[in-house]
Amino acid sequence: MKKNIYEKEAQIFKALSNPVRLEIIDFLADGERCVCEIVENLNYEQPHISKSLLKLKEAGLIKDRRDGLNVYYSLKISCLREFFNCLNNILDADNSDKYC
Amino acid sequence: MKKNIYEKEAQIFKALSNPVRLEIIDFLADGERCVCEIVENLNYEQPHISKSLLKLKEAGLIKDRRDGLNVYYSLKISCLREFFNCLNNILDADNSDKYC
DNA sequence: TTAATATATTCCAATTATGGCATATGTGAA
DNA sequence: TTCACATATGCCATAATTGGAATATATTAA
Repeated sequence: MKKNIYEKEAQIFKALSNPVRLEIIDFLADGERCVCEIVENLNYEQPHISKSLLKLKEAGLIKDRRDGLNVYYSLKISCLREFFNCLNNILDADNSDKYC
Repeated sequence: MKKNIYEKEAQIFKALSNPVRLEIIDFLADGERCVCEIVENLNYEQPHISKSLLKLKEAGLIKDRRDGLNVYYSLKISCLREFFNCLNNILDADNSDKYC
C-alpha cells in the first residue's frame, strides 16, 4: 500500500523539520561526534540534544556507538548533502520560476 | 546568521512532513493539475486539499496558475525526485550500516 | 561498594498542527 | 444582475510537538 510509504517518508521529514536537529546534522557532517562535543559546540541543554538525537536516530538518519562513558553519533546517510544543496537552491532563488 | 538558514530549511521540511501533502507532490510529479483533479484522484475533502496546497506553496515547493474557474498547481522544484530516491533507499535498507 | 561523569528519560505547560465542517470568495454563463 | 461551479478561508476540538527542569541510568574509577 502506497499510503504507508507516504507515512514513513513523512516521519523522516518530520525528523528534519526542526532547526536544532538540522544544526546537529550539519555538525555531524564532518564526522562522528560524542554527545558532549555536540552540547559544547551547539550550546543547547544536554537533555535537549539527547532528545533531538533520539528523534534523528528513530528516523534512521543517524546511528550511535558507545565507548566508555561517551556515546558517539554519526550520519547514517550520505545523500543528505544533495538534499541540502537542493534546499539551498530553493532558499536562494525564491522568485525564480523553477529551480534545481 | 546560520541559525536563520536552519529555520528556513526546517520550514520546508515541515511542509513535507505530512502524508497527504507528499501524496499531492507525487501526483503533481507527472505535471500540472487543477484542484478538482487532485480532489477526485486523492479522495480527500476539497478544503483539506486546498489547505495542503497552500502549505506547499508557502514553502516554495509548488506554484499556482488560475485559468477560468480552475486553479492549476505544479511542482516548482525538480530535485524533489532525488530527495525521494534517497528517501526510498533509507526506507528499503533499514538495517544497513550506511546507505545512499 | 561509593563517587563522578556522560547520557537518557520523565513530566509538564505552552505552542502548533490536524482535519472536519461551514462558509466565503472568485469566475464565467445566462 | 443572479446562478452555478471551483476554490479558499475561518472556526473548532483534538492531537502532536516543543523545550525546560528534575531525575534516572550507565559506565568507569577508586
